[in-house]
Amino acid sequence: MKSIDKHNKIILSATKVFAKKGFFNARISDIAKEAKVADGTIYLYFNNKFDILISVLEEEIGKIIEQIKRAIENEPDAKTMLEIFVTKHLSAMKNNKHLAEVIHMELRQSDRLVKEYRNNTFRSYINLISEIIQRGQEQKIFRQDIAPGIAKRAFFGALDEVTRVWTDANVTHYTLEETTEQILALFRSGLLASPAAGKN
Amino acid sequence: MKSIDKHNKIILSATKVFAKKGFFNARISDIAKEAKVADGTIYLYFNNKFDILISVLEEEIGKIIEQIKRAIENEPDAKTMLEIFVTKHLSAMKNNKHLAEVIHMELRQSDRLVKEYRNNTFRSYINLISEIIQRGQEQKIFRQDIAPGIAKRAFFGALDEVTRVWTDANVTHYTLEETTEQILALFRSGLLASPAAGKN
DNA sequence: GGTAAATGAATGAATGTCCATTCATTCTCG
DNA sequence: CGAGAATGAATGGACATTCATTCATTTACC
Repeated sequence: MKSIDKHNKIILSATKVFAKKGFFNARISDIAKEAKVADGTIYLYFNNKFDILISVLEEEIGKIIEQIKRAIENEPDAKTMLEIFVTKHLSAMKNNKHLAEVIHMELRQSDRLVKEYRNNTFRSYINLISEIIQRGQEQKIFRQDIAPGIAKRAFFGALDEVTRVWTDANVTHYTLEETTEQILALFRSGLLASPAAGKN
Repeated sequence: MKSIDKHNKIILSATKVFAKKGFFNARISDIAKEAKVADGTIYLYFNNKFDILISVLEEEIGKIIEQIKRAIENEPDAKTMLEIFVTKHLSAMKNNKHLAEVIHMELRQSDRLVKEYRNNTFRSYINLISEIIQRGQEQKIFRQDIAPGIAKRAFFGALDEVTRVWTDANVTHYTLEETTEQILALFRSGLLASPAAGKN
C-alpha cells in the first residue's frame, strides 16, 4: 500500500533538498536519494516536480498557519495577540529551518503557480496581522493613524528577514527570545526615545 | 567596437526578462530577443547566463546604494538620515520595478555565487541602517535598548516586503508618499497609542 | 582618392549535456 | 499466486553554449 509515511518522507526530503539547492537546482534524483526511494517512486506520490514544491508549501506552512490561528482566535487583547503571533512565527521558523529557507526562496518566485498559491493560503496568513492591528485600533490601544494594510506587510517583512539570517549557515548572533523581544519592542514603541512617556 | 550601449541594452533586457520569468525560467534567447541581438552576441559581452545576473545586481543595485550612501553621509541628524534612507529606497524601487522584482527573487537564491554577492555589496547596504541606528543612539534620540543588529534586518525586511506588492501586477493600493510616511511613523513611534507622550 | 586586405562584431544553426518523466520489469506480501 | 508497490534504466525535450561564417568598417598602400 502506498503509505502516508512515504509521502511524508518525500515531503521532508524535498524540503531539505529545496532548502539546500533551491527548486530549480534540485534534482528529482536528489530528493529520491535523500528519501531513500527510487526516482520513479516519487511519481507514485506526486504528479511532477512542481507538485512536490506546492505540497511542501501547502502542508508544512499550512500546519503553522493553523496553529497560530488557533492560538490567537480566543485571545481578547490585541497586544497579546501580536505577542503570540511573533512568538509562534519565530519559533516555528527556528524549529524548521529547512522550511523557513524554502519559504524565503520559493515564495518569491515569479512563477504563475507559486503566485496563485501565495494569493490564497499565504494571503490569509498575512491578513491575520492586519486583523490584529484593526482589533487593537478598535480597542484604542493601537494608534489610529497607522494603516493596517501597510503595517501588516512591514511586520511580516521584518519577521521574515530577521528569520533569514538563521538559515545563513554560520553563527546565530541573537537568540530566539532576544529576537522576539526586540521585534516586539520595535513594533510596539518604535525607535524614538520618548523623553515624556515612561518606558513600555 | 563592442559598444557600452549594447552592454547596457542587454543588462536592461535581462532585468526585464528575469523579473518576468525568474532567472531559471529565463532563456538566453528571450534576453537576446528582448535586446534585439542574436543569441551569440550575448556571449561577446558576458561569460555566461549567471554572469548576466550578477552584472544586473552589481551594476543596477550598486548605483542605488551609492546614491543613498552619498545622500546620507553628510547629514548630522540620525532621524533625518533614516528619513532619507526610506525615501530614497522606496522611490528607487518604485521607479525600477523590474529591478525590484529581481532583487526580491534572486537575492534569496541559495546559490553559492548569489550568496557571495549578498555578502559583499549588499551587506554594506543593510549595515547602513544599523550605522544610522547607532548614530541615533549616540545622539540619545533613539532608544538605547534596541539592538541595531536586529533592527537593521527588521527595517530592511519591512521596506522590502512593502515594495513587493508594487511588483505584483494589479493595483497599487498605497502611494509612494503614503507608504513612506507609514513606514517612518511605524518605526519611529511604533503601534502603541501613547496616552502620556504627545504625538511625534 | 581609390582599391584591396584585415579586422572583429554579429549571427544563428548545430552541439552536447542535463534531467524530468516514463514504463517494462522486479519485488513484496496477503 | 496475483495485484499493487517499487525500481532504475531509457527516453526525449529543453536550452546554454559554441563556432564557422558573414559583412560592415577600418586600415594600408599605391
